[in-house]
Amino acid sequence: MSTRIRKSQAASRAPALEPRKRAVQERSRATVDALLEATARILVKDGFEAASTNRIAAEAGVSIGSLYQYFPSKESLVAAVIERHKQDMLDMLRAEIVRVEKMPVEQAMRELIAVTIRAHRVDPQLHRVLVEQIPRTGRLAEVDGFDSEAHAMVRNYLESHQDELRGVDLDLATFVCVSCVETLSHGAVLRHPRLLANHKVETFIDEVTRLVTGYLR
Amino acid sequence: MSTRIRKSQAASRAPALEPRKRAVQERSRATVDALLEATARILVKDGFEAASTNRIAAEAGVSIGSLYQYFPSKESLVAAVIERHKQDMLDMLRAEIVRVEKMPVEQAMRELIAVTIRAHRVDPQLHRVLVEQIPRTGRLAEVDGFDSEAHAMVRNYLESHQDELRGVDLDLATFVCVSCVETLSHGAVLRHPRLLANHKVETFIDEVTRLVTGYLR
Amino acid sequence: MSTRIRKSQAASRAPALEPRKRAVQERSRATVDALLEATARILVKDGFEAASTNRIAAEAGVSIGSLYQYFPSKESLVAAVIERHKQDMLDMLRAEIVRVEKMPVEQAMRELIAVTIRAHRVDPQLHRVLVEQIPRTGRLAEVDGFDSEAHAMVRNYLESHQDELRGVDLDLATFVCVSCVETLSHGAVLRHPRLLANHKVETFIDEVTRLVTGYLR
Amino acid sequence: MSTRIRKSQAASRAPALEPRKRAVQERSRATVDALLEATARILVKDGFEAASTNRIAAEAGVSIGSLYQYFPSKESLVAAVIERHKQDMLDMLRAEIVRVEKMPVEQAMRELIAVTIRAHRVDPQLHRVLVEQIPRTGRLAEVDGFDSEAHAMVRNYLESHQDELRGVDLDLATFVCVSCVETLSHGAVLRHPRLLANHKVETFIDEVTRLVTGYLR
DNA sequence: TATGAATGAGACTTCATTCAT
DNA sequence: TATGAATGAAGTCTCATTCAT
Repeated sequence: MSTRIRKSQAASRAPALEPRKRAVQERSRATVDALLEATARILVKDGFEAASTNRIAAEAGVSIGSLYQYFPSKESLVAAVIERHKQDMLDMLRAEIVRVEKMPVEQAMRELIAVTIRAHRVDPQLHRVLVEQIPRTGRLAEVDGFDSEAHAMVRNYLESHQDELRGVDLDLATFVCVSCVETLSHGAVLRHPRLLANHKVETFIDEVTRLVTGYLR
Repeated sequence: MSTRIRKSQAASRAPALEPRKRAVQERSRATVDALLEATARILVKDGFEAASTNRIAAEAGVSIGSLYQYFPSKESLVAAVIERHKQDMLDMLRAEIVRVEKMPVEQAMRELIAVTIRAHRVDPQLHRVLVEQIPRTGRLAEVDGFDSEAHAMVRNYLESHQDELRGVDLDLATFVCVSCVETLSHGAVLRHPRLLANHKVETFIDEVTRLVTGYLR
Repeated sequence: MSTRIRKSQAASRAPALEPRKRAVQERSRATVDALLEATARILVKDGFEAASTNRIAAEAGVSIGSLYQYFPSKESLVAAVIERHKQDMLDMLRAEIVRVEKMPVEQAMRELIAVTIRAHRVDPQLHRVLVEQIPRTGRLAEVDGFDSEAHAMVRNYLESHQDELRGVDLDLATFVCVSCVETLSHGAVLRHPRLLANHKVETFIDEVTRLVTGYLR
Repeated sequence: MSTRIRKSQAASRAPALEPRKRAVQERSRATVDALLEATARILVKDGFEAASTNRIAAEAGVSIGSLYQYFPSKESLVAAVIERHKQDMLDMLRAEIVRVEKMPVEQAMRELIAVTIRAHRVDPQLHRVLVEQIPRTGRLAEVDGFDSEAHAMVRNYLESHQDELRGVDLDLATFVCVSCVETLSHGAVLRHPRLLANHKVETFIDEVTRLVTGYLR
């Protein structure tokens, strides 16, 4: 019995991370959503260790058998939650990048920084668990890629505003900007929420903007 | 005779993170070291999930019983590895902070950035695993604290050079500097090693220095 | 879907004594029975120390996982066996108490003594193990309660026959009667089976009856 | 390695219960005493499960190696504690039997009952643990024998007072008396201490005396 | 003789996953 | 298609006992 995949030693014959079926039918769609939301809920409430497949199925009001009908493995479930969260954040960024396209660097950066902070504040507890507790290992190693997608967008913007910048390697500059804005937003939201108190956010955004624009010019 | 406290019935449930006995005799000391090194080795080679206590004991050439003689839980072992690694890095930083104490901000920052990069390059694979794979959960939640110790040191330096800075909240400035230098060093070492190629490191250090000093003044 | 409550992080530590799921389906019911019978069998054959969960599961022809599906701990399994045995004995006593309700004290006592002996002879080896080998400790401390239930029944009988008794504290008298009949039955069955040889049981019952009625009047 | 005796499957090559060496030298004597007392102390304080050999050695201020110098196994240690406790109780009974030798049955029984209760009250907590928690299994199965020694003494007394008794099988009568007095003393001390409150003990002794003498005559 | 570091069998328990119904 | 009972590999940890020093 048991074709159970042993996971330790890197991915051996990895059962994929893709959800199993295109959940077109509405009942399926509802089940998938229930599962994803149950997973997120448990992650936030009790952490990664508590998120067993049986628990998730129970929380979703779905049988364990059904869970495996839609997700081939626990990892695929977690990966889907991560992916959804990442896309939510990237969507915000994407929209803002479009809106900002024609603005001069300083103004644009200020807006992008602001949206990054907003994105981190959408569901900070989920974000924290996703970042701190999910071991980026085995099949979950390559999930993320938030930075690389953000990188592409920002690089694009910078490229078309190159005349406003000092002569600097574009990739390097993008790496610096994206990394710093991301880490500062993250740190502020999770470790120094005080910095984002109502009347203080602006100051914080000012500072980060200064950091970035001072560097780019 | 051992003063080892046995915790019967009652007693705080969590097997604690503190090592169990202080290894005094030479033999013990060797066992403890073997265990720590085996743990680090496995983490690097096969990742966190592979680091079971049995595997660690085997890799260390020590019986599972001996492992538990010195470490009350798997987490305490990992915590000890993290702590050791963190101290190694902090030691480098600490020494440099002292050396740099009297230097002007730009020069000092350059040196501190350089040492941070060097620190990340000491054992980058271990560093990666420690950062990416160890779930900051349960008993391992409060381990880290690298940033907060680094923060204290850097804040100190900045405080005594306040005349070289524009008027800026010291804690905020420290948070910004430490976070950015850390994340850029980390990212460069692990995701963009190209940036640190022999003749390129200097450029990278220049850039980060510009970022930080431009911000501080 | 199961209503099984998963107790994550918090939650009372002790794995409880209550069986986990109510086995409703026929298949489950069979599994639970197999486990209880396997436990009893091992207890009788090899004693308490041999009754490990793995051994029990094997003897029951069930996987260890299934065992834990229904019983949250080894103790809960043993507790269930004890409980079942206790109820079997109490059922016999209960039925007899009813039958005896209207009889005068001497006759009633004789019948109750006889039934107690019969109860001890149903599965004397199991009874012995349950009494001699199960450490009344930790989670198994409060299991018993045979005496207290028997006490209640007998006290009831005596109360409604108080006119046949000398003036004696009812609780004290009940304690004396129940304790003595129990210990004598137990001792006879397990340590002096000779006393219960075919033609001798009557004598033994006579003696115990004399003891008790002599005391009560 | 390891000649460790597996204990489950009944006694295979049982390492004896006898203490290892005649502790004639005084230092040895002190060590043995320390170990026995430590064992008793732990049993009372934390129960049988907590009484590991390492814990006992630590509590006794003795190295684990020394423990095994004097006791070949954990069971031998526990057996020695049981034995000592049993002898303490039997000593009291023995002395009383002598004192009572010439007294008529009723008076003698009253005294023997009183001493039995006193004996149970010497160290009731230890007594409870010894009775309730030590699994009478494997090498510890045949330890007890309190009853059989008491039986011999009491039978002796009854034999020489046979003229005061109705015609009754001596062994049977002894069995009945010893069992009942023992169980009632035990139950009173451990489960109904109220019965032994200062001014009530006498009543209780009266009752038990009545039970026994009523039966014997 | 005393010490205490080391041993390792084996106990309990979890949880991702399968598959008969 | 849904259900949930069953599976069992594997993990964590304990503790009686040995033996080199």
